[in-house]
Amino acid sequence: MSFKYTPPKYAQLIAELERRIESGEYPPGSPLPSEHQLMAEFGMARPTVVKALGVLRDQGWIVTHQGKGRFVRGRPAIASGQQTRMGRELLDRKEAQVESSLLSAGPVPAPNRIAAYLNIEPKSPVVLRKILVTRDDEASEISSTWVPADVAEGTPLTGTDDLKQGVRRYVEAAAGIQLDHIVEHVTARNPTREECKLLGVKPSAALLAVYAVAREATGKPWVVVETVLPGDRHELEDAYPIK
Amino acid sequence: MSFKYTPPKYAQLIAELERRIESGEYPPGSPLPSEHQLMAEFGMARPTVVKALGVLRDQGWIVTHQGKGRFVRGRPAIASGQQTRMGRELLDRKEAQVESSLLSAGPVPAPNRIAAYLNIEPKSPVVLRKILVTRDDEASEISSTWVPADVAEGTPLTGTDDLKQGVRRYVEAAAGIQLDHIVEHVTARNPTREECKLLGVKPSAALLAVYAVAREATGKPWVVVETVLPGDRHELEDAYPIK
DNA sequence: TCAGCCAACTTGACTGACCAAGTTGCTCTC
DNA sequence: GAGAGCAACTTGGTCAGTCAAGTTGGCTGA
Repeated sequence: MSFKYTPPKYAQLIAELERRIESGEYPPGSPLPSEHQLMAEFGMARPTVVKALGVLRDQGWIVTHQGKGRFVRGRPAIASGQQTRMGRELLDRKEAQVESSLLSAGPVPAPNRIAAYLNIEPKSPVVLRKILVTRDDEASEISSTWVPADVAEGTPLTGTDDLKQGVRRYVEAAAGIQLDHIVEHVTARNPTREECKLLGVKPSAALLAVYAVAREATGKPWVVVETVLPGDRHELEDAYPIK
Repeated sequence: MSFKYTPPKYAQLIAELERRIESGEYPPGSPLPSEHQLMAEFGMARPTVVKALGVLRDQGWIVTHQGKGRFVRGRPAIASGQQTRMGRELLDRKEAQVESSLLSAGPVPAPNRIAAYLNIEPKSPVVLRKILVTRDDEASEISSTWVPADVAEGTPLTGTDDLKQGVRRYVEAAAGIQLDHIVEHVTARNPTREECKLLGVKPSAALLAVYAVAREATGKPWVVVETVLPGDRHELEDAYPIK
């Protein structure tokens, strides 16, 4: 006795039209069959056809022009919202799953930049958790997590064991909120003396510094994850539509 | 005799629901009125109500749960696709509208990195257009545009006049294509001797280097716009949803 | 008291129909 | 030959109705 999931009709139409676009049957720039033709071919009501075509338009597979028709663009080069983003990775990184060593984990006064990102007073108590990440036996990056002390208290963030979950989980649970979006800041700077030693770079080296500030839906920030990477060995990559 | 645009009914419903969410009448976490209630209150058919609610869901104002109802999230912190992106600005920048001076404009052999981004052989002929951008009478960034020579030939990119349009327009017209998306690479490096002189920084300074590669929908790249900024004076900022 | 069932409620999907707005090509008139 | 009008076609918006799938609360029976 097996149960078979049948997708809704509009989803089936989406899949078939994508297949035809991908196969070249409907090449970029060519007109799509009219709604009326698709209704006849697939035996569907117009609103069902229109729903499928609406999804394809929203995803960027086609463009529509009232009175003229719909035209093929092709598989969207950018899968909307699908890109890997540095901040997301940092927030969800499980220390137990990467080669890393804990440098420090405990309360410190918030430096000016971190205080500004967290919207708190400079020198407010925050918990700093700092690790050195290694890749292929080479020191690769230094990652620092900054959480307001009253939130981090009692969480594994202040402990010495490798984190089995990403920072996000601990902060969400401790603060009883859901993190919504990340504001990411990228800059370049020279390394501190400590960073020179840990990363094996010269004092004149150029480091990429990324600060991912995670906020809840209202915009209130709850955690900053900073990572510094030697510029000669790392490059951030991102893709987005032109308009 | 005046003509007044009346938005479609579903758009009016969207606007009213957004207003109520923003005003606190429907606070975050609270249930939205059911479809049936909205139909009665606004005198609309169910598909019209559903269409409006679908847009609000897609934009992140609400979340929906079949059988349970729809719940308020609030104004999305990230307006999808609305962020300013460095690559977009670079591609559409009109030299005539910024304080800049032309450093060079002419054919050069493609350096390795640029060739890789343009998917051409190293040392292939490309046109390099390089400008120094000034802000508040201070040298701020060096921007270089790299276009395959056969595309740039005959365009204002090889000329000495300030560009009145962004690079995008010239490339699209010359190549007879439409640019679709940008793949952006960010790294940190030390300045060249020339850059030290132009930007007024020390050889040990850390520069942010941004390469925006503009591609058509098929993924074929057509132009690279590089910009280098002193790290101590610049920071890139970006925001995106966590999931 | 607890578990199961059912009714009422909710959103998801689908149908058929009609009117509005935009596009294009053909025909007719000047 | 050029311009205007109209018919046929296209997508955009709206209505009314039905069935499917999921949730919740109340009632009944063990």
